[in-house]
Amino acid sequence: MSIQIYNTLSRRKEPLETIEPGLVKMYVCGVTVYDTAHIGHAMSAMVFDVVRRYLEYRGFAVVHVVNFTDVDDKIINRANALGRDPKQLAESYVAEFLDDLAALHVKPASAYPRATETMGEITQFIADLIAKGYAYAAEGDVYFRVSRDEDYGRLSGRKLADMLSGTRFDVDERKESPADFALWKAAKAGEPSWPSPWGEGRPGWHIECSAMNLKHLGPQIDIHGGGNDLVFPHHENEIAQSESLTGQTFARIWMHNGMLQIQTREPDGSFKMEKMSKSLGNVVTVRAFLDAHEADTLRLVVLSSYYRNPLPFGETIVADQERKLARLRSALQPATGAATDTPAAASLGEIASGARQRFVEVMDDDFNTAGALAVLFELVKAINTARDSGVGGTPFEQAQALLRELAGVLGLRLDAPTAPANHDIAPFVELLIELRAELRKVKQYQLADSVRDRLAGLGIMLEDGPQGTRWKLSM
RNA sequence: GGCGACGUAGCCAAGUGGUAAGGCAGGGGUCUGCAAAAUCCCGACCACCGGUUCGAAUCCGGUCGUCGCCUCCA
Repeated sequence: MSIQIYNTLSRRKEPLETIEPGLVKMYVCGVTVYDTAHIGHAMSAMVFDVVRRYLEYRGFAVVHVVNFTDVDDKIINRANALGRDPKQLAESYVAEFLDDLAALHVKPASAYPRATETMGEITQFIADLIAKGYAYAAEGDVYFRVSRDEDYGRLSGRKLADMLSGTRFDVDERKESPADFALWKAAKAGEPSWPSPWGEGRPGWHIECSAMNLKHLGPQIDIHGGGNDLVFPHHENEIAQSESLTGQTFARIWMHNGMLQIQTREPDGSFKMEKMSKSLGNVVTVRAFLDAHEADTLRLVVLSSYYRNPLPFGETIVADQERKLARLRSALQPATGAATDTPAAASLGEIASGARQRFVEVMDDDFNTAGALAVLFELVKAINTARDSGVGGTPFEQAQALLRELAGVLGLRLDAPTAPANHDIAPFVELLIELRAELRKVKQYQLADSVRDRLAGLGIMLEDGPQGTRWKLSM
């Protein structure tokens, strides 16, 4: 059974057949670095992080390239408003985003090319398109000649005639057709610019991705990813540019993640979805999220849903995922018994081996992470039941190791939350637990409960079990 | 207006022909001095209306609704 992936181009699931056996070349559109990253950016990064991790789990080597658009109108405007250098400003957001990704446990991509570091390849690409008749220069600008590309529109399902009949194109007399798009923009005063055969200027938005793909991955790649808001025009234009230049199929599979939606509760108790946007004032930055929650929590929000669907995000959803996370962790508590050859131990072993198989089955089906989580929770229940039945030793530890392994494929850490002071407070907490145990022994329950309650007030949870009292930090 | 996606229990969500996974929340047990954790039990006429079929959440048509794109956007 092979891995099936939904291809936006064909609008159905297709088996992954790589260009080179055992190697997946994957390019994912990154962000335009003009502001602090929000959880929508994080969602997209996490989706493709899971794709990458799973492909690696299934034995593929993955070359994973993510770009940064670091020259763009919004960056220039922002830099002017702040009185800063656009390139420096962009790099500071790049650094911030890379920190965010690390905090989110997203594996670093194989390369993070910037548009400004790809100028030579970009201008060469454009020159070659002109030479082939797919582009033309006009007053320092260069435009892609859409009419030359017979199958333009096949990714987004648009027909050129339909688009031209629309009224939303700016009329620009320098263009041969309103549908033509800019490959190169002549420099305006005060803007960053680079030399080119057409004069000083900067690249259009779409060309950088085509040029970076060619530079870092070659003329053909296996997977091209990004948010579904990029299908048109960005990815459509990438196909037009790349395939016009090379004459080869550009990307075999186009994967698009759905958009994160903010879920809010109405006064009448019902729920409503809205787009995250500055004008609505509902933007949640990665940093703001991580100040209040764990990375695994956001990971679970993303994993809970099919990546192609809109992803609801809100307070109730986050709270749910936090409790789910606690439940996943519950299975990692140590064994309380040591039985290794009881029926309960055998049963745990059976469930564990079945879990690995079903995990692969559901993930093979277009990365069904919600189904994969269900497998994890079945394993959690089996582990906890086994613990309650006194199972311990190797069978128990192997089941836990499997849970960690599969969770790891999804990018979940499952470490216990740690406070900076964790180490320092441990002896004191343990001292209090010992004293409380003495109090319980002599049935001084009011005092014992007071110790527990007051520790709870400090964020330390006590749980009495057959093996004594455990403690953990509550977040 | 054009293109596309989606509508499954209070919430999130899997399931694409044979009478509905999983999680959270809620209710009830077990365990516990109590609590917490764990564990057991309890919940759905699959938006609506037609059609195809022995049989549909699952296929087809229509209606309503939500969302995305068509301008920068993960």
